[in-house]
Amino acid sequence: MVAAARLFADRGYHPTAVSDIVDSLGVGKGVFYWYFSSKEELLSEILRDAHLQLRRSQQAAIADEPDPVRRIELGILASLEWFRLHREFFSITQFAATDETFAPVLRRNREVAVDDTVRHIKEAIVEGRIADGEPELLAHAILGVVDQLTRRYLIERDDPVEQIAAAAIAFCISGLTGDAGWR
Amino acid sequence: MVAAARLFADRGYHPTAVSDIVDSLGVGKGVFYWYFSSKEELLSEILRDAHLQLRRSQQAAIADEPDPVRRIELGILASLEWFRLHREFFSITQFAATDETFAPVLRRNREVAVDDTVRHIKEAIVEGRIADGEPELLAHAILGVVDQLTRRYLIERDDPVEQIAAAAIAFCISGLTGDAGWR
DNA sequence: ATGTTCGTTGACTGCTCGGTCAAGCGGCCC
DNA sequence: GGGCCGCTTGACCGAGCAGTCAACGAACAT
Repeated sequence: MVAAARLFADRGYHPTAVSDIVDSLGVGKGVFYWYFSSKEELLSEILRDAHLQLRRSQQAAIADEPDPVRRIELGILASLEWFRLHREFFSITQFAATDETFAPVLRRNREVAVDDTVRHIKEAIVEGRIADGEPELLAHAILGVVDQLTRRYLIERDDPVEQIAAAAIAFCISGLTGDAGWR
Repeated sequence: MVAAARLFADRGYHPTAVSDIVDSLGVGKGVFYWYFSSKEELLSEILRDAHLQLRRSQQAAIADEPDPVRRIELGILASLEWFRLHREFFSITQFAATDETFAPVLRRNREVAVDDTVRHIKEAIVEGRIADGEPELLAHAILGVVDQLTRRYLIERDDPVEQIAAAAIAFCISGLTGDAGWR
């Protein structure tokens, strides 16, 4: 799965042949079909796994931080750090979102990420820490900022995570604090 | 190009055969290669064209609005409206960004979009309308919000543009007004 | 030594697809 | 009418790919 993820990220899913994957590992093709029933299943597995890893990182970073706003900040930081360490998953995920075969898995993954964030946002609104707004929409906005800054500054370039994280957090928290969201 | 864009959006670039495109138009395959030298060139052409159209919409919306902050708001609104009318380009663009063959074109397109936004941001900073920050990073953050909200609320669902635009604008302007960006 | 099982191999198959090209066709000029 | 030319056709080719399978072998039990 690690080798396949690297190849998918470099050359794309369709252009990467199963024989490329097994050749890069020096094994025969049969061993691939011993463990996976198809190339599609492999990618689904990679996507599921990546999502689990990212979520685990986020939850570990948040731990039992009581402040919901701080949890959002820590979640953003953890996401950026994880993507930095696992660049390959970024373009794989982006491709998968465009393929109807994988889009459902991706949508579910993103829904989970949104739900996690929504929980913090709702709590922060109740506590009066941020302006009242549509939590789901705000969560999507945050994901959008994180995605875009990851692509530009952590993947295409290689800027220090801390700086990007600080900027992303400042932008998002200001966006939340202001009068964002509709009702 | 219109027919191809629709097919690429529905089934993806690689799974769509040139014969699918010509069949859907009821013409022979040769006519395709009379106008395009390859399938790759077709997609590049579609991407270039989409980018030009979007940019034209944005500039028409902005016209000669003197207030830079208002220009940003109008740009966001115009982008959302354009994507709503041309959903198919959204997933095509997203796919193209993952393929090294097309990524350079996409990166240039995005660079242009960022530059446009950066100009307004710089002006707004000079006028003291928004907080001092790294303009390029802020522009990327705005693009990220627009992209994500487009995907979720205009493409997957079909919510009214005005509401989404209002929320996107509120989030982004608050993000800019706050102390976002690093130096 | 023989048999059995788990894991592995890689040539092979059937199919799809991008791209080619010889042939056809209709309009237009001489 | 005859010849030319811009445009079109779709059968065809070669390449590449996902997935199969008969054969192999190493470890282990008997």
